[in-house]
Amino acid sequence: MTEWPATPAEAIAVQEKLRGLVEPTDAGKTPRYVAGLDVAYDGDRLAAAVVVLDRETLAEVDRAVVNGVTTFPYVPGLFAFREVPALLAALEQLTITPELLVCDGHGIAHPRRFGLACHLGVLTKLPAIGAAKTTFVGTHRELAEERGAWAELVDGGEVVGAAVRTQDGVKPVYVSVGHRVRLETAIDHVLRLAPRYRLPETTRRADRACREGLLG
DNA sequence: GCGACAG
DNA sequence: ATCTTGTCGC
Repeated sequence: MTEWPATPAEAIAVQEKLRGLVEPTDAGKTPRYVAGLDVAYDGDRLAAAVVVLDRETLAEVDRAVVNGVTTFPYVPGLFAFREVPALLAALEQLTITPELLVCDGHGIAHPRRFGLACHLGVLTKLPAIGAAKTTFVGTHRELAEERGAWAELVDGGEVVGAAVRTQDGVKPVYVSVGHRVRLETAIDHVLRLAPRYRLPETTRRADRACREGLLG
């Protein structure tokens, strides 16, 4: 990796330099191969997993899990610097190149509009979206209880993402643009990837894969 | 100045 | 992220 900071100040400078490269519009056709990415920790050790699913059937078509050690502390706003190196290593191990990255965290719904999903998208040039369990920045109106309901996530006067109800009566999932996908398309992907549970199937399977990778 | 703060 | 039992509901 060419661009890698050692301090929070340097990391922020990297984000400000790369943020202009984010493309918040749809590129390419509807993806067939969609990937879920996640990292699990045990002290200094970590395991990063990428699981590739067929968007239509949700069947797994490829996966890669890599073990490593933490190289950056968890700092709110700089989360990507902790996970990106291991996730890129896992992506390189894949046989099938995914056409969409579904990240466990935010895209532009970030203080500097450059969260994990933007970072991975820009570095790989692949379409990417963020699907997070909680908000980081922004507020939204209350949304209807039914699956499919959603509301804009607004921060500093701008729409940075959406709160999306993926199942009746569950807490919303926070979706945001990462790279090369517009918000409405990202919402559509998340709803299709979460036919039964609150979180997208991509996220659920990547979560299980990295936890297993931490053991064996 | 004091909290809050993706995972 | 991770530490952690039982419990309510389909």
